[in-house]
Amino acid sequence: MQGRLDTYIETVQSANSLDELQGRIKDLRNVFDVEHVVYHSINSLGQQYASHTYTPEWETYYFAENFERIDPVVQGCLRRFHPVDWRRLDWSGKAARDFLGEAVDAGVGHQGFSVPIRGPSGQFALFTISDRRSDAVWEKYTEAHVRDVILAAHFINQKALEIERGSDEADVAKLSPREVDALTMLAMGYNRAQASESLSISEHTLRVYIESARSKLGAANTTHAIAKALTLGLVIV
Amino acid sequence: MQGRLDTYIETVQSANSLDELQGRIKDLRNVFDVEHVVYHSINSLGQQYASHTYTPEWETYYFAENFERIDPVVQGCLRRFHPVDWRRLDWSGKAARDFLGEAVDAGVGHQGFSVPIRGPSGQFALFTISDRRSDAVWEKYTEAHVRDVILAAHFINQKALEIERGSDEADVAKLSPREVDALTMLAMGYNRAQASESLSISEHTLRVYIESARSKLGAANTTHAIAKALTLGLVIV
DNA sequence: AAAATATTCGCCAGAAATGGGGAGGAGAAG
DNA sequence: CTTCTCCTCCCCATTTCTGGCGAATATTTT
Repeated sequence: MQGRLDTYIETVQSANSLDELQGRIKDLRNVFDVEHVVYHSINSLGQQYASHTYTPEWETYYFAENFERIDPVVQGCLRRFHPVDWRRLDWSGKAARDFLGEAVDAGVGHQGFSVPIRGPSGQFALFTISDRRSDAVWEKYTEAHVRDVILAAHFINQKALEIERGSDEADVAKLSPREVDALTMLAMGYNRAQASESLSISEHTLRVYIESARSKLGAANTTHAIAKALTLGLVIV
Repeated sequence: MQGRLDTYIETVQSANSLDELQGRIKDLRNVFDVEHVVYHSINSLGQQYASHTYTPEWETYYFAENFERIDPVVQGCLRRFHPVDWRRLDWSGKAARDFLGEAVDAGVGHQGFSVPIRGPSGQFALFTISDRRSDAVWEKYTEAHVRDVILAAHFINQKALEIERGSDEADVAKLSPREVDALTMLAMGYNRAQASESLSISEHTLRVYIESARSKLGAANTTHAIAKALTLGLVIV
């Protein structure tokens, strides 16, 4: 397995297009010896990318119904850091149960193991392996392969990001220190009066920073600027 | 190395306090055979945690001077997904060069390899190994150990998160679908008129959602609510 | 079946943010 | 040494947001 994964990662790194990457992702079924493999990148709602071994109908339906909003796998992984077995997710709630029914009907395996991956600029993706092994067997299997799955997820996501934007580094607008300060205060819930006091500057000066940050970020208003700065990692709150 | 790392990860997972974790992190010097090892978690500006093998004086100084804002290692990793060699970072700019000088004087190795790690709720951390090997040797060394470093970073961060908040899962407020819609529109830069039109509801109804979301999130104002929702992963823009 | 949420609608007045002007000094990069 | 970005301060008119009042139906959970 170790050797196969090493070889596999090399083939992933040699991919040059999303089509090739998609092929590599499907190859993973053999490497990991599971029924299904999924790489699902979720950025803006509605701007998702998925490469998987499910039916195309399921993908279409899933996206059309915005299932990412109720899918406990997505929702659970959004709140977690470590890979998680599907059985440990929260399947209570009508929407989740209904979704599960439809998913199983569509051929999605009842066992699954998903790893959340996060990149810069708020990027989020899921890497999943799914199968129909029994509970006991699946548990042993996943325990034995956590690290391999983590590494596969990492390198696939790296490649996806690289293909998408040409390099590892995102070239985003740069904000001056004071602009960062200003946006940070606002993101913490301060209004302009409080923020300017915290920074020991006049309220007018604060506004200049907010203004310039907004224009640098191409934001329509302050809230938009905060949202952009946060997702771009320019401001940490 | 493979075997040693496996054993090491088990010892990391058995740590029950930050002190123990700190011990495990220092042990990594032997596992990886490098001079310095650093785990640096950056959440709010000013709420950082670091566990490392540098001098306590350097840590104090670093935090006091807010060096995370100019440190090219931090800034570079904030924009990257894949581990990066320090030499490939952007050291131009007076602030960065001055910082480098002070760092080297403080005993920080001139070679370094850092991996960015991101968790839920906007959590961000860096795992770094640093040494004084020559360029050529260091390059070969890091190439050979990327995967080990990635895994070490992952499990250390997992443990740090677990110790910090008791479990892998963050238990955050849940928003209703419409509340998410409302905040999403605002985060995209729409004002209330545009947002309510997009959602085909009255402006007043929109306000109700914003209000309830704000109270659920314990936010002081709309901007604060957006910021919280974004960093908590409740809203994806 | 009862309780709790979620979704939807309206009006008004005061508070806050925005847009568009203008201007000087300090420091860094080329 | 010139150019550029950064930091700092000020006014006014208009738009937008916030807070506080109240209320009905539908869906989900307990």
